[in-house]
Amino acid sequence: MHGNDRHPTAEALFVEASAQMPGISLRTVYQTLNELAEMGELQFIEIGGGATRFDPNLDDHHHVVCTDCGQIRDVHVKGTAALRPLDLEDFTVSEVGVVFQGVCSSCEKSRAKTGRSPHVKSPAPQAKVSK
Amino acid sequence: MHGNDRHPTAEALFVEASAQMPGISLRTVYQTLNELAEMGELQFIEIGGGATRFDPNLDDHHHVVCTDCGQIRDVHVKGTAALRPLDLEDFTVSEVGVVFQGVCSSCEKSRAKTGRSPHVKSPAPQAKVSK
DNA sequence: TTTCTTGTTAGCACGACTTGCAGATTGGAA
DNA sequence: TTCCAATCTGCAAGTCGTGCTAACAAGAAA
Repeated sequence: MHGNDRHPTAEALFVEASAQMPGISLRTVYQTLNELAEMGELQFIEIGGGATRFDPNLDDHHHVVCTDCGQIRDVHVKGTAALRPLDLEDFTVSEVGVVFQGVCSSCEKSRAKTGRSPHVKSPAPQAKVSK
Repeated sequence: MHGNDRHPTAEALFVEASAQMPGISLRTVYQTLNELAEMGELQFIEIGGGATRFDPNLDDHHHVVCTDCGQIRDVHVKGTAALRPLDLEDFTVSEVGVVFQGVCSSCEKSRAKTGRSPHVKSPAPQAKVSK
């Protein structure tokens, strides 16, 4: 269930779990995910788009988001140690998260075809699938 | 209405707006915010915690989140240009967002008093105010 | 002045996501 | 077999945000 790196939503995991354990409820999926997160076996990631996503990768890594299709990918980043917050005295920083926004190659290609502007501000996370 | 740097939620802005324009509806606040964002007058920021927050600061800046109280603060960061995503060929990065997680001075103080662990994983964004 | 048009606002309802709760089920211990 | 605790399920409800439409206001045209 947690061998994937696609940052699934609870809904997606529910579908996957249902395939393996027919009859499992969405409630149980949420509960299990919360427990795993509490145990430190996975992380929540919230990068817009409504649904919380889950990340079983506990490395020191960051994320890349395609603003077109909403795909999230893990990425290791060089240079985070050199990040210096200015004018920030009364704050103890414990973690740094870096999110790169951009366009993945496949969206880039379809953009080239349709000739769309490459500077749309995060439309994908807003896009909701209506029944 | 938009002279503040506290990254208010729509709800908070609604309260503020209501004080100045009694009878205004939450619907109108959302609509206005969306229009302003479309016009590029403000940004949405989504750093967990459910509600989308709004940021009238359009500078090249980043955010600091207190994992205790959920407070979000603007911060200018030195060194973002040096950030290098590794193993990321087929992706065109257009923006980099940095989020520092930590504890603000006032939460630090109350932690010292209550003797709580300083390594709670983002409890605040999950905390919801129930009526 | 009245009518029409256009844009804005309000209110309701709804959808998506998530969680609380209470009852049902299951598995192990006594 | 009975009891108990843990887990699961289904439903209801809460939060956040949006779609739709009627009401309203302001300005233009008749």
